[in-house]
Amino acid sequence: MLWKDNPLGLFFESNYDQKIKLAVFYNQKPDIADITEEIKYRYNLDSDLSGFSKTFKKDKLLSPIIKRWDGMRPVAANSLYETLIIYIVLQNATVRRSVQMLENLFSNFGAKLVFGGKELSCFWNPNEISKTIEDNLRKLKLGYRAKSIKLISDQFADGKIDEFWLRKQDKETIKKETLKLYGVGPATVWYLLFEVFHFYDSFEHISPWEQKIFSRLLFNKEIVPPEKILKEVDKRWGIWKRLASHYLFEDLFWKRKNQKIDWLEKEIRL
DNA sequence: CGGCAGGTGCGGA
DNA sequence: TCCGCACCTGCC
Repeated sequence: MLWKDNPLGLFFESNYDQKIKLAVFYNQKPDIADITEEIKYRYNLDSDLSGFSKTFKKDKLLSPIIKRWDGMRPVAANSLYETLIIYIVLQNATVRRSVQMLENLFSNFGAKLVFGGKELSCFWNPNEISKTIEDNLRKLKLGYRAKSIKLISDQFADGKIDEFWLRKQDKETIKKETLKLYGVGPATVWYLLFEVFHFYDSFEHISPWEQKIFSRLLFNKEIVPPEKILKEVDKRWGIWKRLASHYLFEDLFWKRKNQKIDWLEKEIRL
């Protein structure tokens, strides 16, 4: 974690007694209360999901999933800027390419942190990319995304975006403000609203790969129009529709680890 | 070698 | 407001 320009190594432990133990490795000692508060927000620890669990305890699709994952919530371990970088390298690319792009960025602008027997990559300060030119980014195989990453880094470096102010705004304001960022469109905005800003009903856009999966899960068909899917999730889960979908997806990919799901395998390209 | 992938910005209707 | 298209790169 890069917190206030201070690279930190975080080590989480859970012993299932409803508590999480966090060890912080550092060169320069950070303010622990400060970090605790930030971690609480990023990992969405104070969110009360009992309403969701109770409402859908008997839901045909959700009940077994809630049983298995009760309390699961969306999390963005990274800052808004870092999350945006991740979303941008995911755009229009296979997983392998996204990983390659991010690794290239890490080795050029980030740092390797060694702590607790691990070596992990750390994000960079937006300044680092703001100082460079787009062409240098293109050399890192970012393709046309180089422009988005450069412009977004500029905006963060110039202090034009205030993540902590945004966290206190309503959905429409956040949507409006983040859409101003170059390279951020509908798909990215809806992920942000859910994962970074914790709006459990934010579900107004479906990307092609999600469309295929929802078509199977909800209609048992190969492909169903996006509008029909959006209507269906709203009808089934109302104000919890995005969270409900998250439970479905997480459970599906968890199942995939143990058993082969033929129709899904076809869709996954590494 | 053309098509396409976990989208988006842009120009024109 | 809606639609078609180009766009980096790498894999199929």
